[in-house]
Amino acid sequence: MKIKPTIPKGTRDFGPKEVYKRNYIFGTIRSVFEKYGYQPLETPTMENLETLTGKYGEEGDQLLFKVLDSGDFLKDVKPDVYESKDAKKLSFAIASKGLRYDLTIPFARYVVMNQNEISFPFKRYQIQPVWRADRPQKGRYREFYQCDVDVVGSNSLLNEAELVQIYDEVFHKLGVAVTIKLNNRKLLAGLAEMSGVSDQLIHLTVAIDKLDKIGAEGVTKELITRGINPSVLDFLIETDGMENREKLAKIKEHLKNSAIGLQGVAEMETVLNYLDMAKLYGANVEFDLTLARGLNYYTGTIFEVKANAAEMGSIGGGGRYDNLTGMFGLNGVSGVGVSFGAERIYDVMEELGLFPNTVARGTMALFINFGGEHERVALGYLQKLRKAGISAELFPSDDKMAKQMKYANAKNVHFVVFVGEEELKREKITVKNMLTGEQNELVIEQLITLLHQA
RNA sequence: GUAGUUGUAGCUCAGUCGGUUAGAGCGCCUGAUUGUGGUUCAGGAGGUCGCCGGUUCGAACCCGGUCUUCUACCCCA
Repeated sequence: MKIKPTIPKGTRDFGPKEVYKRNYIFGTIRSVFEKYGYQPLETPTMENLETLTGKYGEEGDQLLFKVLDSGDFLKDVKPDVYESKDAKKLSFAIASKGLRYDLTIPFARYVVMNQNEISFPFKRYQIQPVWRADRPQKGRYREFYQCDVDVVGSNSLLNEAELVQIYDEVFHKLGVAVTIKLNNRKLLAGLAEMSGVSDQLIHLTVAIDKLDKIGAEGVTKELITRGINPSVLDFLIETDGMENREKLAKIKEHLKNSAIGLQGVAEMETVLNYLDMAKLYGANVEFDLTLARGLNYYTGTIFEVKANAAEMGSIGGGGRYDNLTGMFGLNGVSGVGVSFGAERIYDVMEELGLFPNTVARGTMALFINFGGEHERVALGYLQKLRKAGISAELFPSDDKMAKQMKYANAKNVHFVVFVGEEELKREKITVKNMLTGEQNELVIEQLITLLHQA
């Protein structure tokens, strides 16, 4: 039976060229993480479903990929659940594992499980794929990588400043001009309090988060349908576009009767002060009161990164969560972390042509195969190159020269090496630079020197 | 979950009003060229027109379903 080869919706293959580019991004991110003292962590692809459910809101639960139990999993399903044909109920009866939805919850689970071995503050990074069962579209896939960096067990706002520095340095190294937006959930809570809608904080933040998308009118409409007085909006519009410090002064005045609001003001001020000392490479830092972010476990500073020159959703985000480990029974551990959206960074860099040519560098040297004795001699030279740390290969059969040369071309080989009749006699090799077409007869030691310089 | 969109050669895409043998460019293979690729010329291979069903004398084309692609909404990286 012949079946058409396909891959599941929202997933992708990565060919050699793509993997080179992706590794360039991952490598850059990893090196910066390590430079700031973060250590690697990896967790299983699957978590127990109870670890995952209820952490991402109702919508999030819908987007979890569940893993079917092994064996005769229908045996113990209660008849009423089975008969009800309620897919949601049934799925929890026959699946007790799920694919991870992000890296933060597994991290929290890890911290609680290993709390006796970990010395706090614990700084970890994690670069692994996550899975979400939603509809794919631009910049959204069902399988994608996240690069998370978090520190738990420290309340210091130095951590917040450090994460901004990490964002700045990574995007500086990748050549992507970005704006790092900052806000603080306590400020949003203060705004809600001043409007007398503290209990509606989530709806308020979701609505104002859309300001740049649907405009003031749209947000006003949404607030009214939620029963929230839209006058909050006036203040946001009034302060929009102000300098960070000016905006901070304004909101300090506005929230002077809100204890939690003033705390947010103080935190934001501290973070901005630290950043003044930090001397960033070039990222634009913007205090943006309309930044809200969906995940409801954030409690303090929140972050979001956007590329300045590309139409793309956020390419990174994160925030402080005061009690993430509380849901697993460990209270009083505050953490803060951010995530890099590697796939979107890839798309932005592709769009803007920011990948250096060197990321897809092919094999340095290819030996043309002339068969027989020539092949054996070439094999010896080949190993000398490899021992010298030069990537080299010998064409595996003595096919026609044109075919071998075409192979070299397609693979972006930099130098082609000939060991034929003449070379064999003189104990030399002929090397051809595939870019310039230039050709020279050398001894093997000279070739090694040449390739080391290239 | 809602709405639109896409699917034809390995790739990018044409394909008229439903008509008999489904095309192009690129790529691939062979030769011109038995030690030189990226240029040129000649020839060749390669198709269940996403899949299932319907209408019709006849379907790549019309209708229904389904899968898929991309996009917007919700939500999110």
